[in-house]
Amino acid sequence: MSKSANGPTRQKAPRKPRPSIQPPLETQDGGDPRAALGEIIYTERMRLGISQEELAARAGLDRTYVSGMERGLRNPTFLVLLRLARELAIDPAILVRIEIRKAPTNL
Amino acid sequence: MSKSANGPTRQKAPRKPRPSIQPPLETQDGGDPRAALGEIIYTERMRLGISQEELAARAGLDRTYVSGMERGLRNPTFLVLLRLARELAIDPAILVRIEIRKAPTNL
DNA sequence: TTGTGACTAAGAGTCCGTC
DNA sequence: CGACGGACTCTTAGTCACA
Repeated sequence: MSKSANGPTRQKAPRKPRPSIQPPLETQDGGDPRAALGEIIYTERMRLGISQEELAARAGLDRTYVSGMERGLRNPTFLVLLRLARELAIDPAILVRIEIRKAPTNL
Repeated sequence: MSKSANGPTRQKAPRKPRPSIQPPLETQDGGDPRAALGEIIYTERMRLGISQEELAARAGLDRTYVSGMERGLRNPTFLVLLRLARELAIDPAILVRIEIRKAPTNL
């Protein structure tokens, strides 16, 4: 049945998979920066009085993706942030106007 | 394989492999926004007088990753942008202070 | 000290459908 | 209209060896 019985053979290069996870970031009030971003997007979208679907269409994104961002479940890329800001008619800076701090451990 | 076959060998149209068809974005001068970001990172890093390696270490990133961003080859995520801004001791807004416009199609 | 190609795991982003 | 989930493809995160 099992075959692994002989030779040392292949031990697939132990190329470091993903050992280190970067220190997490949080907002000043201990929240998730993604959630803060979501609130900003929601607020700005409401200001334009358009639906998620409409914003998604304008920005060339998927409707469910915009939904996910507003709920703080997504971590969009630089290019997507720019695209969003553009369609929301705001300066990209507004989307990242988030006060953050280091570790979540203790302080 | 069940699947009534007779017709053209049309392979069951399995999925719609949408290869990301997002409309491209460019800076006002027709450049790549990622390159603009890279310049900003470079400038700010120089201001601190530190090496890519040093910045990478502080931000918990890999040296070659920082290198890639400065050369405009990477499209970092929101969280990476935040982490970078924090270590560069600048407001995240500075990293996205980029004037952009739509597509390169025709104008 | 930095550039670059190659690589794997994870997640970004899309599309379907349901509530 | 929007939340949410599944399944999917392509890109990014993150690392290394070597130029």
